[in-house]
Amino acid sequence: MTNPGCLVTSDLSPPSPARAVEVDRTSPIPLYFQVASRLQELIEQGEIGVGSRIENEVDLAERLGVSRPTTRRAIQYLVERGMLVRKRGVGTQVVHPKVRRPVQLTSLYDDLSAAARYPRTEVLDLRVVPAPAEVAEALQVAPGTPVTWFERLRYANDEPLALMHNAIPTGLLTLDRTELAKHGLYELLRRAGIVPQVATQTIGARAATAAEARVLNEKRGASLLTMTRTAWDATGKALEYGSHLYRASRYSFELNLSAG
Amino acid sequence: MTNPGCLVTSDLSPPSPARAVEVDRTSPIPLYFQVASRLQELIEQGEIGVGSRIENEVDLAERLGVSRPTTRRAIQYLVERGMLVRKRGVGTQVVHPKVRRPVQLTSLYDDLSAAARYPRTEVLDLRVVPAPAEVAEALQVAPGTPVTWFERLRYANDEPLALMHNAIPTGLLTLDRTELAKHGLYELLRRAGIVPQVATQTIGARAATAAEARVLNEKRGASLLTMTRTAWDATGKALEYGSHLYRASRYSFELNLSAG
DNA sequence: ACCCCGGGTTTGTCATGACAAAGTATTGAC
DNA sequence: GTCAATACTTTGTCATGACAAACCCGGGGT
Repeated sequence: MTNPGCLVTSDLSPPSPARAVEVDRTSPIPLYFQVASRLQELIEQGEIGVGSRIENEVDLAERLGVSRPTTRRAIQYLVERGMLVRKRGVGTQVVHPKVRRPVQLTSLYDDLSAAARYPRTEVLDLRVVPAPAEVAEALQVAPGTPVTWFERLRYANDEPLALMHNAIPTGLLTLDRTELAKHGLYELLRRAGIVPQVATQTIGARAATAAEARVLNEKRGASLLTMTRTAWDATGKALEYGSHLYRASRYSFELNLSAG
Repeated sequence: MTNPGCLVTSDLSPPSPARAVEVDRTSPIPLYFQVASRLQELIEQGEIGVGSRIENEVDLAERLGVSRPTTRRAIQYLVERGMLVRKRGVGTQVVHPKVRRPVQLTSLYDDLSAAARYPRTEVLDLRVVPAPAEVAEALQVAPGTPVTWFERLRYANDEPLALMHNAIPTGLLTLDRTELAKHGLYELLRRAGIVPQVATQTIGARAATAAEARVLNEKRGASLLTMTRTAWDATGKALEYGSHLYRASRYSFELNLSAG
């Protein structure tokens, strides 16, 4: 049943070339990660066809010259990322590419800049104010504590798209208008070594007020998407509160959910 | 440094009672899961204070009478769920409760029943039709393939809340109106052993048409939240396509995102 | 023809032992 | 007193070995 030099035991895909599949024990990169990367590469390049079965753990481990736990961990890593599915007594299969688990916090960072929609940001306001009740609760500080508050208008393709209000704790990061106009907030945070780990968002909708409609170039009463978000780092420290308005005619949220 | 009978080595929280912390080796429940559940319980009950450090792996393993890999796996399980944070050379800490990774793939009905909002469902339509282009693409079948199509109106507290259109592949499950009126779609799927694993959703907003407004008891032009979703099982088979309308005045989406 | 049972395959769980790497605290020299 | 080197603690990685549980398939009995 073993098939030396070939990672797959499939009768669907043609036999893979007998490439060298080996690990580098002098590398500081963990063995399990080397194995996982190699497998992922093969899958993404389509060398292991969708639906075909991977070689079983024991044989794979022996052939690569690593222990079974290491192999297991590599496979587990890809299972958690949604690339593989395992069934006891059956084997490990490559799942359909549609079912890949996505990164979830990155999808909503600066979705525009990634989509080549020529984003532009106008900073309408930027100052330090005492936190209003809602902001204070979200950021877990006492009401009235100074926070950095700013308001931005984001364009895409030279059309207004979103009106964004944000608050961050003072001391976390000092922002200036030109930086804020040139980069997304999350990019600036990351650059300062601040890594948002978890966020809760609430997405709703309502009609635009006259003032909002004017700024966003919509008619009064037009549908707007509302989004409020609070982000925390790994230790639970609140990093950011945001209350945003999007033109429903030009924007929608796309989410990828996964169970488990 | 060890503190027998007490899971925490914290100088912040009062010493926990010396409760029996043991595992049941006769149980079919895996040991690592027993340990993880026990830890989770202690954390959720606040017996292990936020920010305090857990006893280290080696000692904990010895005291529970299990091996270190088993203990590690239990802790890892909670780390992946966002309850614990580990740092090499430091230890394992309990993170702020706000930073908990939630279950993400739930249905509206589940949400409502959990919130005790007295959900009720009216089945407006249920039949097998040839798949229109949009549905066919989402479910990955040829256009015109028969699919089960149904339309439901969901109430909460005796008020209309959402108008839901769904399509599922025929052969997956035979639905009947009374079952569909009594239970959520996802509950029926689960009961048939069908487990949605991944889903993509698009959330937007638009104004209600006259017909939609009438059904949902809104004024014409009122803001509605739109949500379209496709769900797949672990092997990448499409399970469900849904196109839903929610009254923005009564409903919003709450999401929990996490990086990693 | 159908059903049950057993053997083979494959993943799931667990123990033991060992060393490496990172972070913290202590100690020593200047 | 301050700074750097060292020791210690704690998690990270990896190997080996063993048994259990679930699944698939084919053979034999009814």
